Amino acid sequence: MSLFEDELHYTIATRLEKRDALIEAGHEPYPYRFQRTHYNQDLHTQYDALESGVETEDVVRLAGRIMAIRNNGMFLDLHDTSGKIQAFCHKESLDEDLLAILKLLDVGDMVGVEGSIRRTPRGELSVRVKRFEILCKALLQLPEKYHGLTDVEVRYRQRYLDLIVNEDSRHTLRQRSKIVSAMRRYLDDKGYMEVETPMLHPIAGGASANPFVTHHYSLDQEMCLRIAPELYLKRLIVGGLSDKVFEINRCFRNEGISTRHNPEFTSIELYEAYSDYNDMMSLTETLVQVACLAIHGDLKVEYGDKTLDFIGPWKRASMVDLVTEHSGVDFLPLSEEEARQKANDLGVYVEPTDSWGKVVEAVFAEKVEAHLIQPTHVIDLPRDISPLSKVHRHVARLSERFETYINGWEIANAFSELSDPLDQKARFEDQMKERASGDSEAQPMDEDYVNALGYGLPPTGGLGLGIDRLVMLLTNSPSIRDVILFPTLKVKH
RNA sequence: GCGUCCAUAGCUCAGCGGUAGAGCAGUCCCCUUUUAAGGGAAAGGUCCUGAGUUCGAAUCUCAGUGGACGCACCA
Repeated sequence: MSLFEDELHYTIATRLEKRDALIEAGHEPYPYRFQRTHYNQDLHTQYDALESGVETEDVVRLAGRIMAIRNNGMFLDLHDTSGKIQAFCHKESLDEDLLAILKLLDVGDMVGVEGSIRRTPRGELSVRVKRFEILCKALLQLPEKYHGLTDVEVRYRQRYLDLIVNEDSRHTLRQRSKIVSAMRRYLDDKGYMEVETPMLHPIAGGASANPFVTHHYSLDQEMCLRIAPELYLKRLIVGGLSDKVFEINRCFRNEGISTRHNPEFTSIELYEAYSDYNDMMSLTETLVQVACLAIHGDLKVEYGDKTLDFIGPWKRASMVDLVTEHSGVDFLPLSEEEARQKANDLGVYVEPTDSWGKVVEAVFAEKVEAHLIQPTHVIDLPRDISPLSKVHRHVARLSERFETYINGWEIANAFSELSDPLDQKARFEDQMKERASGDSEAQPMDEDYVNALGYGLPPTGGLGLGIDRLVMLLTNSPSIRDVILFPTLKVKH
């Protein structure tokens, strides 16, 4: 239903008539404020012991949305953000003029009520309404109360409607907020400094992904929406703004949409000087645990038909060992050419130009990922697919990088940050070669970043953690769109 | 980008070649201790859009639009 039709729906026309009738009777349908004394949930807590059939003299003022009307207006279900309470509008408790206005109320309207607390003989805590005022006349009809709104397209396009009607959606999205706030509070308490780095980047660096490209008119310059804040955050470590910085915000990647991908998604990225990737592993566990405890009070959660156990320490295994375990092939000693051949033998498609690391990654994705249900740190990723991380301190082919997997999904990615400016320059140059040979996601050279390293980045551990996926896992949500307030959708014509 | 499925009243759904149905919501009437309140009456539709097949299309075919899921890409 829409207010932008040539001919308004008959239910809208009816409500417009009621709106006019309210004005006629001297009731402003869109007033400015209402002083309330309680949230509904406060009353349920406060009057928990009140016995059925008991009337009190305690006067309260409540405000909320009418979600149901029964018995010709005698009973209203009044919902506020905390919960529901029944408003009891007995004709003997209301003046004539208010009784007349009662007929002009609809499900969906916002009202403020004043009255005394009572519990009905059937046990429903209620407010016996002595006075009420309309706080907002709703013109559009809400979806049916019993089945609610199930059309996922409408739920995503008109999230406000979904939130009004579906308790589950409200719950999940509120839990998201609690999760983010708990992690932020933890980092704050531990002395990490929250910062905001640019969202508009001249060069989209810090990850391998396709950016959204836009244009700044007065600078007459191409800009990208950031794909990761990484390179700016490490510049702050170089500058010594703080030895511990973090940013919780959006990244944008111009790639496919799925139940686990939204073009804009939220990550927490943090960098800590004088630390390495081992420290980041512990921190990853702690952050996920903090998030989990914030909404569950427990470290085991149900996701679909699985139980995820976040109690630490989590399993740690190197990527090549996991590949060996699940494919029977040890790629570590193989040449690039042998690796490609073995991948093909395993039925894993690889490009003839793929590097050793890309081959290992491809086999890992195909053979291992789906098995990593319980939290697992996959450590020591190939060096050639990790252009921003330090070379492994013992194995030259590997890097000090790990990805954390839960339920088969990558949740976190972290490294001992590469601090050697000459090595970094060489890595970017390798990436540029891959870019030239057709890999649009290879990372572009960022000369200023290399120069920043030239002034000195201390040993630093860095971590990126995908908030949306974590929230999915912790709230048992099957789609990333369920945990994003306004997921990206195609415009409907 | 590819494949499969979905789109009918405000909402939730049935109907699947023979002129459009239910429940809930809305309207009117009855009912002032109900809570998916109840009883009665009337109303409400470009069956997503366009083309085709057919005597006849919500129904079959093709194309388009939007969505869901899977694959690819990726986090």
